[in-house]
Formats: sequence, structure tokens, C-alpha cells
Amino acid sequence: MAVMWQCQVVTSTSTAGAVRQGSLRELNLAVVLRRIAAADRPPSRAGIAAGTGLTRATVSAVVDDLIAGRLVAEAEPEPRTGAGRPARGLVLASDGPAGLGLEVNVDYLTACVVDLTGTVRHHLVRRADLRPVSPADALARLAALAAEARAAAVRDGLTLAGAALAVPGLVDDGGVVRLAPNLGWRDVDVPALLAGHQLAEPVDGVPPLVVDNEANLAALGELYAGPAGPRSFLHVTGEIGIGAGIVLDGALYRGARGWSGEIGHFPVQPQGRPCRCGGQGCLERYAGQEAILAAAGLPGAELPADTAATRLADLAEAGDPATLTALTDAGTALGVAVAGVVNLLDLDTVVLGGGYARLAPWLRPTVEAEVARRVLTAAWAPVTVRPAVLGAQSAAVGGAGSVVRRIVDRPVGWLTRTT
Amino acid sequence: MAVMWQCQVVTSTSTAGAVRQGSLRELNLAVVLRRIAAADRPPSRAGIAAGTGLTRATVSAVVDDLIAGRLVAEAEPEPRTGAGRPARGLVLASDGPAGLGLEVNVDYLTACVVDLTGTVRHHLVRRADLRPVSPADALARLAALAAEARAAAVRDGLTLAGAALAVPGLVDDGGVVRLAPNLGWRDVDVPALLAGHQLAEPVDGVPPLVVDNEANLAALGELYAGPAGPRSFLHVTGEIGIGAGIVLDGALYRGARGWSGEIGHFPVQPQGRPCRCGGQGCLERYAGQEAILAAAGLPGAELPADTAATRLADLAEAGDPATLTALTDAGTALGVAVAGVVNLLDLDTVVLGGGYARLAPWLRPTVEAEVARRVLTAAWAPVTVRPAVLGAQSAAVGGAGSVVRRIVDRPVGWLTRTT
DNA sequence: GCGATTTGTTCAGCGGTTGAATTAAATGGC
DNA sequence: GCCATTTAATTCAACCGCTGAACAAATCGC
Repeated sequence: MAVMWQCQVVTSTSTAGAVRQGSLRELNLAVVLRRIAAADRPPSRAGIAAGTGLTRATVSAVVDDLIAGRLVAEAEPEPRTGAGRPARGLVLASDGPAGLGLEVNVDYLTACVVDLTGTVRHHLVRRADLRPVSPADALARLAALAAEARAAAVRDGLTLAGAALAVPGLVDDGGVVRLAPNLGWRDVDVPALLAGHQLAEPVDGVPPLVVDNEANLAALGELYAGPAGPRSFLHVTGEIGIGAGIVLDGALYRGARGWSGEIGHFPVQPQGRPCRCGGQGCLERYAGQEAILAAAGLPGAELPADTAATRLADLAEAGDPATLTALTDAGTALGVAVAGVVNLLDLDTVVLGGGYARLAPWLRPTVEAEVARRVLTAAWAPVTVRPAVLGAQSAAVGGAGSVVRRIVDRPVGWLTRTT
Repeated sequence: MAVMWQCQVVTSTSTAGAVRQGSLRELNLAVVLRRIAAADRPPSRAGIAAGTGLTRATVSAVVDDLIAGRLVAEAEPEPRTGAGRPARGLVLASDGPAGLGLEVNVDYLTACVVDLTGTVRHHLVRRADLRPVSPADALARLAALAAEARAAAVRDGLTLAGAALAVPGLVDDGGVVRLAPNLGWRDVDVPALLAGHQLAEPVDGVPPLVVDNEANLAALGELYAGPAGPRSFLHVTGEIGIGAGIVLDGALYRGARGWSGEIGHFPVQPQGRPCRCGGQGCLERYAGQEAILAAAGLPGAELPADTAATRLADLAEAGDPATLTALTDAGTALGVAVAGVVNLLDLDTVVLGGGYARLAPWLRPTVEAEVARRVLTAAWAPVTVRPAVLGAQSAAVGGAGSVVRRIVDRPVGWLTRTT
């Protein structure tokens, strides 16, 4: 007689999900705040009570806490309808906590500030080729840009609640960049290099900066900003390498060690062109920026992604045949890979991000054709292929968004802060 | 200024996660019960209190409820250690609720009973070629087998809490089998065909039978039965077709419409052999049972999977060169596909199930070699490839396990039942 | 046998939700 | 213009379930 789950391990985060008395309020704060964040019109306390099943009394008490904590504000222009006492609309506060989103990439540094409502309040970009710059230097410049953004946020009355840094590479739990090939970084300990800077000072024991892969943060940005609905999608970022962020059931899937999304080496031609990874016929060799540029007869394999994408888009718009062919071929390869992923994960949406966002008009038809041809269930349920809403610099915005989103999902952390 | 998550939709399951007063007890029942289920030694009330952060008083009250509901029992042979009052060990009850697992496949019907502890208490198999049999007939035979299993369970003092039926095909939400090619089923409405049978009578408004893809249920079985640890893995089922169950962070991932796991048409040779799906060089054409048998020079493409696997294993053990080559080639193709999936999802374990379980000794080395070669992060973090613990008929056992597992995860549903 | 030690139970206290009653603020009919 | 009606939000006693401490139970070591 086989015995199952005899010795399953409990994930044991010390309390392992036990619900204490105080958790009630903690959980309901999150429920109410999420409700306010998710509504398309400012909801009333009564509406929230009806929607959640909580009592109006409870909702009022919870909302009082949220307003006192500067997470929620009452909307003066209350939307009225019919008879009865007018409801007072509740909206996320636009003068409370905000998130700082940062990005280091091959040819630019970005810092942006996103408030609780999801509005991008500031967006600073510094263009500069960072490949010859040492990681320490690059991070020092980034810190300066971050300080500038922070000052702008403070002038607006905002309080920065944390920061997220997007990096084009593999990042481990501790914020160490294991490998960022296009930047030439290897084992760069970002928190250590930023020690002393304001960014690195822990607040309430919480490290204020999380470092993450740009594809992951871009996918989060798309999750927050995208049209309602898509709860499971693949966000493909076309750069020199090709990365993917995977959102499943409304949550970013990071993988067993946080290294998911490596789609660049999906085998689209197993007996095809050799790849630096040791395999053959990897997607990157057919739909990577270098491959597209070469096929279009353009130099500059090492160009920054947005420059390359712009150049290709210009040529395509002008009707350059070599470019059009190159994009069609790239789209086909991308479609093969995407179809494989969709077959495996049964996704309903694929988002073209990074450089692909700009090239979507030309890539999309071929990608869609391959998907329709190869995805078994496509006949029953169509797959949407669309460009990223946030476009190129979605990683920084997504990172900033993830900071404030964390507050929406667990407001107690913000409300009980000591500072 | 881009605005994010302006109009996100709330999943709105009426209460939308609101935490009522009574939810406290509901949640803590689950926490304590899971703790008991997950422990490798019968834990004491005090131990659970220490582990969860709840008070000993609370744990005692919760445990009283669980014992009253026949979900937990006190283990008489309490495990002692040191000084102090001896603890009373708590174990899952072996005479409470049980799950019924069913499977319809090409050449057999299965019914099995799994109790709360995960022990397989009964396991009935009827061999018969079901391809010439009408779906209604096949289900009638299944219902008879299920009734037999139910009687055996009742004799043991068990109460069946629900049933799960594994089918080798695509199943939709309503339990309709959209397509099961090897059975020759199309749009078979299982609940409708079982109407009138005991299996189909709702208890407390809950449909007693869920129908699911066999690969999904087999993956769940592996999740419950497998060694501690693997929280994210791919379970590949080799049959006439090739299916995969995907477990991410300890939960089965079903996809946007419940049709995830279609790995059989992963492109391993895009310019290769044409496939019935319309694509070219699909995995199924290289590592499917039909392909392996043909490469080994054997007839019987339509053989049931376990027969075919046994025959191949016998030949391989005897050192038949054609068979060994066939298995090596199949392993290579499988390895290409698996490597692609692991790259994408960053899994740490791949389980070979179904017919592959029996063939694992020969497939495993080549699969591992391909994975090591193609998975970028394999150097930092190894990927384990292993045969399924439950072997061939894991789907029925996994289905039965999922029924009792649901009770462990939400005991209130069982405790408040009216029957 | 007695103190030390650990388990499990009992009980007053309390935080937070509940539900009903109350107050607040608007609409609409006459 | 006034009042009944309607809906929103607040107040308050009641109650549910967790908390913490005190207590009883059961065993070990000396």
C-alpha cells in the first residue's frame, strides 16, 4: 500500500500561515484597499461592504485606518445616481507612499516615481553608454539619479516606500547580479556597492531596494497597466538577448530559483545555427536583435535595443524589402517559440515588449499565424498577441509599480512603519 | 502620465477574500490540519502551537474540533523524549473521509480508494479494450467498478468524500471530455452520462465527481507521494500522446482554460517529420510510443501504453540494439523539449511518468545529458530527472489523493457537511 | 519521594467583527 | 416648500474566537 505525502515539507515561514486575532484587521485592510484599487469608479463604503460581505461598520473602521495612514482619500466629486444620501467616493491617495523604479541598461539609466494610484509622477532618463563604465561607477551615477527622483517626489509630498532596480541579467536572492552579459557584469553585489547611499539604508528592517531581472519587472508593469482581464500571459522582451516574464493567474512566476523566463534558447531549429549557449538553432539566433539587424543588412549588432528597434521600424515603414523579410523571419521564429510556450502553459495573451513593442506591427501577423497553426486549442480559444502598453521602458515603471503594489497587497507593512 | 491598473478586474468570488469573524477558525483548522498532515512524526498540540505561533489553548480547541469531525486521531503510541508530561501524538484519521479515484483508459478501468493519511486502501483494475465500447457503456462499467470500490470503503468504515475521474484527453470546466483521441471520444458529457448513478448525486451541493486530464492528476499524485521538497516540477506522461502536468510552487498549474501541459507538439525538429497537428517535427513524432516502437522495429503502434513500455523494457534489458537506439533517440528528443521547458520555468525536477516510468533507466541518461547541455542555469543549479514514484496508474491515485487533499486544505467543508 | 519539566486545559480579558438602531444627506412627490 | 422615502455612514452593545497566565496532569532525574 503506497503511502502518499508522508513526509511533505512545510514551507514554514515561522508562523506558517497561522491566523492570529490581529490578522483579521490586517487581512481586511488588504481586502478593502485592493477593492478600492481595483474599482474603475471610486467606490463607497457601502458598496465595498456589499461587495466583500463585510459589515458597513467594519468597512468604515477599516477605511478610517486607511485614511489615517494616507493610503486612501475621499474623492470630493462623488459620483451620484438616484435618490438617497450621496456616497463618498474612495480613491487611492495620490500623496501617500510612492515607489521608486530604477533601471540600468546598456545605454541608459532610468529613475521613475509611481504613486499609489499607479500614476507615473516623474520619469528621468540619462542616456550614456554604460558598457565601458565599471559597475561601481554605474551604480554611483544611478544613485545620483535616484536622489534626484527622490527629491522630486518629496517636493510632491510623496514618501518613497521602497525601490526596485531592473537589470538585464540573472539576479539572485541577495540582489547580486550573477550575469548581465550585455552590460559585461558578473557577480556584481549591488547592495554592497550601494552601501552608504540613501538607497541602501534599511527602513524598519526592510531593505529598501530589490534588484530584479528587467523582463520580470516589465511583465509586472504590463500586469498592472495592461487592459483588464489578462491574468495569465507571457511578456517577451526583445533586446540583444530575449527574455520573458511569465504571469500566471495574476502573479509573476519566478521559478524555483528566480531564473524563469529564459526563452532565448528555445530550440526553433535544433539542427540550425550554433549558439553561444552550446545548443543549436536557438530563438535568439533568429529573432534576437543581432540576427534581425544582420538579416536586414544593417550594421550595429551591438546597438542599444531601442535605437536598433527604431532604425528597423523606420526602414520597415519605408518599405525596405530586406528589413521586411528579416522581420517576417524573426516573427516566424518567435511564433514557433511562443506557440510552444502557449501549448505548454495554455496562456490567452502574449505581449510583445522591449524592442519588440516598436516592431509589433510587423512581427505580430507572423507570430499570430504561427500560433494559430501550432497551438492545438487555438481553434476553441483564440490567443491574443499585442504590443506592450508601457512600451520600451516598462521595466522601471513596473519595478516602481511593484513597490506600491506590495503596499496595496499588504497595507499593514506601511501603516505600522515607525518612520 | 501613464496610469496603471486603472481598471483591473477583481476576481470577485462574491466575498473576494474578505475575512469574517468565523474565518479565523476556518483558517486555523486548515493550518493545524496541514501541519499534522505534513509532519513526519505525530506532532503534539504544544509542538503545533510552537510551530504555528498560535497559543496552546487555541490549538487545543482547534484539535478538539478536528477530532470531533473524524479528521484527526490521537496516536496511542506517543513518541516520547526527555522529561515532562508525555505528549499525545496527533495523526490524520484513517477511518474518516476518503477519496475515490477513477480512471478510464484505452485498455483498463481503475477505481481506487485513498484515505486521509494518503494510504491507498483499495485498488481495483479491470482490463478490457475500451476503444470499441461506447462512452456510455464504458462509463456504466466504470460506475459499477466505482460502486464496488465504494462498498469496500464502507466496509472499512470510511466515508467517501468525493471522486475524481482521470481521462486521457482535454476536459472542460463542466466535466465534458472535449477530445480523447486514443479512446475515440469527442464531446462526451460525463456528468450527463452518469446521471442517476450514485457517483453523480451531489452531496451538499458539491458535485461528487470531478473529471480531469490524466496528466494533471498524475502530477498531483506525484506531488503528494513524491519525496519531500520538489515544489515545482514537470511530470511528463508518455503514452500514445505525450502529456505533461505542471506543478509550480506546490500547486498544479492548469492554464487559462485548464488546457495546460500540451508538450507533445513541442518543436524538436521544426523541419522534421510532419505531424497530425499540422506542424512539423513535434516531440510526439520522436518520443511518442508509436515512434519508439517503429524505431525499435516493433509492430503494435496502437498497443496500450503499459504493454508497449513493458515490451520495450524487456527488449532493452536483453540488450536489443535497435531498441536501445530507439530509446536513446527518444530520450534525446524528450531532452530537447524538457530543456526548453526548464529554461522557461526554472524547474528543479522533471518526473518521467506513464510509460516513461518503466523506461526511465534508458531514457534518463540522455534526457539528463540534453538538459545539462541546453539549460543555461544547469551549471549553478542541477536539475533532477527521476521516474514517477507511483508509476503507471498514478492518475487514479492522484485523483483520489486530490479529493482528500482538498479536505486537508479546507476542513470546514467536511466538518460542516450536513450528511 | 520531591522538584523540575513539559503537556494540555481552564478562564478572564480583549481585539475586532456583527447587527441593529441612529444619524446624515440627498431625491421626489404633492 | 415640506415631508416621506431612500441610501450612506456612524454608534454601540453583543458576541466570537484568540491571548496570556494560572493550573492540573504526567513523567524523569536524583
